[in-house]
Amino acid sequence: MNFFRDRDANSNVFDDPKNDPTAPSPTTSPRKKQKYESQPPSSTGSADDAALASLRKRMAGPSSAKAGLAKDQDEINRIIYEVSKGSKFFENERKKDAQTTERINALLVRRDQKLLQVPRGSAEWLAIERKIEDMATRLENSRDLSRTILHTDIDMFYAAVELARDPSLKGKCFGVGSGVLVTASYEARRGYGVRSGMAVFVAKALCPHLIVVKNDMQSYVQASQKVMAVFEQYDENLAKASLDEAYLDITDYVEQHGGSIDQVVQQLREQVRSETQLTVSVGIAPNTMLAKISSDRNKPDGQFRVQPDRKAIVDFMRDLPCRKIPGIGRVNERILESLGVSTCGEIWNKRVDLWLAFDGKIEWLIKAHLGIGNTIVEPSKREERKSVGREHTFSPTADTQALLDLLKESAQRVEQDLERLDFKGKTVTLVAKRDNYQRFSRARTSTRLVHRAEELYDITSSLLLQEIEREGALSLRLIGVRVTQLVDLRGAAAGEERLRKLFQSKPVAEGEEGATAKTTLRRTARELREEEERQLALAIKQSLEGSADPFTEVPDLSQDDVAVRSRSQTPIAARMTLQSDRNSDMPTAITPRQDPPSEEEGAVQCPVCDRTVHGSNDRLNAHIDACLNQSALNTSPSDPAEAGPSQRGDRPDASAKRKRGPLDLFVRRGK
DNA sequence: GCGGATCAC
DNA sequence: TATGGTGATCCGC
Repeated sequence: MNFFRDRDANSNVFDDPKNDPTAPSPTTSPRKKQKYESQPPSSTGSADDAALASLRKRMAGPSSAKAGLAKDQDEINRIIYEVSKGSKFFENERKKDAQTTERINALLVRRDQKLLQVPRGSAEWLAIERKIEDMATRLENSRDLSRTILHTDIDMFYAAVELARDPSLKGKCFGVGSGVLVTASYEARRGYGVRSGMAVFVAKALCPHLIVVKNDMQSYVQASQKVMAVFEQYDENLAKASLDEAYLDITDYVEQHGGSIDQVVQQLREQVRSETQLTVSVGIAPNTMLAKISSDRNKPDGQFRVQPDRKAIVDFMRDLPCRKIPGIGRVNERILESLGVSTCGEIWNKRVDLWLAFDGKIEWLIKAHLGIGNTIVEPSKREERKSVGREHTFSPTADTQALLDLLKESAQRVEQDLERLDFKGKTVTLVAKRDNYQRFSRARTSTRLVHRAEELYDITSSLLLQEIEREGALSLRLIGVRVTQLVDLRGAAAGEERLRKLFQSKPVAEGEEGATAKTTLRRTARELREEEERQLALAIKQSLEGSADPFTEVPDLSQDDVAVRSRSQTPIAARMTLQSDRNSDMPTAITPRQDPPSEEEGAVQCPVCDRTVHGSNDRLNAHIDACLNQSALNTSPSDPAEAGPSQRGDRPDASAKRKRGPLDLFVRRGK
């Protein structure tokens, strides 16, 4: 587990006591002398005791402050500390934490310096206050309370699924995961302090009879699919945040079906329960941020609503710890704390201090204070992807050849992913982690579009060798490859262009105008979607099959048992189970994409314009680049395709972000 | 454009 | 004995 990922702990052994928000704030900053390196805990006296206690508390993890957990938290913390101390992982966490302390010190120095120039109550001070007022007014004017948005969160997702698979686990202490626990049963949590994110060996130290169940992605995917199918009845345009979390906009549903909002949500939860045996916790609010926070409020198996009323929202925010705001993690929590801000309400009191410390960039904080958030729910779009990468952890090695081999495996994985997703990229990054857990990356941007494993390996291996040359042997525990500056071979630019050419090559039947054209297009679109489905299914299948090799798909871990996101942003998981449910012989049901002609053959078909291109690899690449640039230039923004039944498009900000499919261009023409 | 850091899940 | 993987974003340079 990560000892420092503690949502609730608010102190740390390496904190400078002077950072205590309750302590009087000095106007000068002697803190620099207090850095960890100059004051290791072991060299101090009573401060050491306090430090130890504080560290143990911190290590307690995210759930330590929650009700109903282990009674003897101190003892649990002591055990965790005993089995963890001295490890490289732990030392690295300690180092990072000391670094955060340094950063905070620097921030406070800056604030104090500015405070000398801008004394409290001075004209400048008042001017800053005025600017913040204006900012708040502007934000307030943009507040939209008209939508009813849900954040749904399946309770104890992994554990619940495992329990359904193996009822004999009921009432026992068990955890799910391998190496690191994804989740733990209530019994293990409550009785022994076992938590998600905890290393298995630590969990076993706490609970020797803990049953550890290996995670089974396919079950979670199937379970998720069933739950999401229910959600889709309430909002077909829902945004799946992970296998067990989703955002829904039920404004239209409630309008069309009647009933109170709370009743509708009750009904939704009941439907999930009866159809899947799983329970969900739901947050109801006028924006996604408030909904997300709310879903945590009556967990498990509950719902909580923030009324769409300004005062109700501000009241809700006032005592809310900043850490609850999505985007404020443990570092930002500490930073805010050092400035005397622990709750969202305090943001306003300290607004000028925050302005000075953050150089005026505090709009996100003011929004948090006001409870203003995103009011648009829409599925994430494939073509908005920014990077594709693979990385893998292994037992540390400094053997260059071994590292290169591992790198090659990552490169091959990335090639597969790029192929499947129809992307190429310009920037290739080597990512690595030293055996002391320190991460680093080295990148190179190519003038060409790269996607093949060989190219990826060539670039990253040269970066690695360069690094080894520079600083001698590198003992690594993780290595990987990431590609950015992606170019979509299927999406808006290439896809539309491709379709347009296809369409033009099959002229509309005489006299029939749009009708034939549209049906042709619709069919083409459907075929494309089906092809996409097959690709996605294939992807899932591959990821599920690979449990024997070292690159086995590993589910996400997180604070709670959540974090079970399918690797792709697209909801591939659900679709896959659909396929596998219908066809027991999956391999034949899922048709792999035809391999494009090899680029080595000297004559290949350009994936963009479909013309055959002869020549060297470089020349082919150049052609494809040119083609893509061309189609990108030709692509113009267009209106939403078919106006759906939903009226959300009538909202100004919604229409701006309205989903636009690759066919928009043509549909508009057909009108 | 690059590298580190932070965050979510 | 032993602490993950994928992707996004921001900042400073």
